[in-house]
Amino acid sequence: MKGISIKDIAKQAGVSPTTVSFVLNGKAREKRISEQVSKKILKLAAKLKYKPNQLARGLRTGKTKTIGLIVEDIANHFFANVAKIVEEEADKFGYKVLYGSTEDNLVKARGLLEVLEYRQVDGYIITPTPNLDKEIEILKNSRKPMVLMDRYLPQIPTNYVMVNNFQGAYDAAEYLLNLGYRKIAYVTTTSEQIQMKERVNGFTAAMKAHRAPFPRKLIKKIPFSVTREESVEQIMEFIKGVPGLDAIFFATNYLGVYGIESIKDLGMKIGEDLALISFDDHDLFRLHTPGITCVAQPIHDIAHNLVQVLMNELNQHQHQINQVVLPATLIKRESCRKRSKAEAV
Amino acid sequence: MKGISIKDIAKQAGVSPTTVSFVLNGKAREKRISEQVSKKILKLAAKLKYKPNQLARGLRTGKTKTIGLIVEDIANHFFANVAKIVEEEADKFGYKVLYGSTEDNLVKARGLLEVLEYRQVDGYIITPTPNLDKEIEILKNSRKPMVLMDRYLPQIPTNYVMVNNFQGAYDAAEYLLNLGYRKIAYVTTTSEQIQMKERVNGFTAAMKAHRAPFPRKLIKKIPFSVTREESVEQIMEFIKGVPGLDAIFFATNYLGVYGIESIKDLGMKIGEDLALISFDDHDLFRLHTPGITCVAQPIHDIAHNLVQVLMNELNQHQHQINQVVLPATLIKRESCRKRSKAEAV
DNA sequence: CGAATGCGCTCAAACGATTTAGCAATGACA
DNA sequence: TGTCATTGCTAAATCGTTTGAGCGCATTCG
Repeated sequence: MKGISIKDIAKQAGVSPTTVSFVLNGKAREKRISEQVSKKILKLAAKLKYKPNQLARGLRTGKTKTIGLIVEDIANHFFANVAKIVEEEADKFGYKVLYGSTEDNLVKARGLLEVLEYRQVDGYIITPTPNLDKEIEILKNSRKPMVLMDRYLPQIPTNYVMVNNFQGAYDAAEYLLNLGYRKIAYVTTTSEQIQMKERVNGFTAAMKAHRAPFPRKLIKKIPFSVTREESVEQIMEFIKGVPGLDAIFFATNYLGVYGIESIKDLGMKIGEDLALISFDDHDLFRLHTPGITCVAQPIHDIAHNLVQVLMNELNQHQHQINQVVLPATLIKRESCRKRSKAEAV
Repeated sequence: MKGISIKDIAKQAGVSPTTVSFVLNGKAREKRISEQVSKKILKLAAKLKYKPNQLARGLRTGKTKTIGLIVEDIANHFFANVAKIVEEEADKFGYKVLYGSTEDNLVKARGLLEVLEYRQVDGYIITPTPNLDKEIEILKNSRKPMVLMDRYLPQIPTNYVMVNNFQGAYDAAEYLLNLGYRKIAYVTTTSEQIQMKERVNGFTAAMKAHRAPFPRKLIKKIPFSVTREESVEQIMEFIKGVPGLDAIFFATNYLGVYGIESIKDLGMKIGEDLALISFDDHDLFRLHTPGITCVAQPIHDIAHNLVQVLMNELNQHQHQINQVVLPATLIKRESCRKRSKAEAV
């Protein structure tokens, strides 16, 4: 079942393949092909349902009109939604998306980059794993169009699109403090990646600005690789170990989900016994009873900017670096309430 | 920044490109290339980090080692998880995945199929939209490896992998009946697609088998295109309009989510005032208070089988049709409870 | 009248791999 | 000595497209 090629059209139209190519690429004017011939070719192409072979075209032009999208986990609410919009936006420019999940694993990320290179993608949108610096540097030096998402590598100046992690966490902490909460815990991953650092920094800064104590022991770190069950267990232990805990902040959406589970398992009531805020929004947070207050990322904007920045590089070969930082939004729900003077110790 | 080609290796090794190709494709033995030359070429390839250009290879061989995955919505929990595992499984066979979301829209689906054809994908995994019959038929007739998911087209015999919708819905209904619920409503989409029909059929069959009345007015249909807000509104009206309603079944995960919202907005208590079961599992269902009983699809199995079936077609050109139906699992949580004799009217 | 220009199109190379057919050298055998 | 098979490799075609160079003809200009 072979497809129709440019040669078939040329034969039927009684012209050369070159002419067909010119017409079909909209260069009829430029290449001075007569109206007559042009029309005949266009009609034939439509009639035969000609579909240019992208492999041949790519081989010749060096462009595949494909971008590679490397996310942490396509099953994660945040990444799945970004992926969906990236696909839609890329489509507007005639680009298709090849994607892959790293699970935050260096080896997987390397594998994905290699495959994408094999496939000759024109550009990359990458959620870097820890220690991916060397590979990113190579990509950068070979002048491949590329933009990082969700985090960046401080040692390597590159394009990136991110949420303002510092501000998001700052706002969350400030909000809790203004409601009257004082003893606030912070649960995060062990990751040393920049987005996590900035969240802690923002949070810490707000606490400092409000002269609230924020000792080390109020921070709990859980490795990404720990299972759900074990994470829930660890969070429960942690909560039990902090007497008089007011409120708790989770630095990622999946930790927030674990957190809800932990608090439930402890028999405590969210919003009453313990206030809760999580980074990232989620259906679960919206519909939970009580609703979970969260720091939402502007998913649509992030995806839109990712594609925009990549397209700029792709089309204009501009080599000015684009670093986009978008504001986070605090969505207030019932998991945090104004504390009465009596409650506040 | 051009890559290393087979010619570069040939030149450096002092042999012809043909020889290099033979060696690199593991045909050294078969083509009687000497150990000496073989080793030299392999070493050089490794040293130069040779990466075969998949475009050129694809152009020549007609195989791109790429499969197209068409889902309803990559941001939906079910499809995102299937997509993730499809990607992992395909990778084991050296295949990459190009994906796209249809939003259950015929025009979008057609567009995706066209793009995938342009891109010369070797095979397709398709979640068909309504009225996609013609396109599927064409694909089938052109003997493209293909497997449908989540639903199939009854008029066209093709490969497919699905959950047992009839049994899943049957089990749910039977479970509710055994708990003592009698007046059970059913909320579904207006879609006439087979998976939806089978769910209604399974549900109806269980009601019949247990001699429970199940009049038309207990079924509420909501179009896919209706917004979340409007859907919630409609579900609320529906519930208010059925006096003495015991329990309610939602035929998809997003409807289940809307249902939770509706019942909450009505000020009713799930599990107490009204029992609830939804098709598909979801973090929200697991962590909701009370937990939501649901009919879970075996996501890992589905994805695994999808790739397996496709690979069979791809590799062996077997043209025996494969139709895989996997069991659904009823996950019991607190949204349905045993009713006391007193409660049951 | 001869050269220059414009017009409308075609030739052929190129992209980087795979693959079919075949060539030169060697050895075996009658 | 001549034939044939085997060994170890290569030449060249091919996939379908793009693209720089160029060709033959008609018209225009000095």
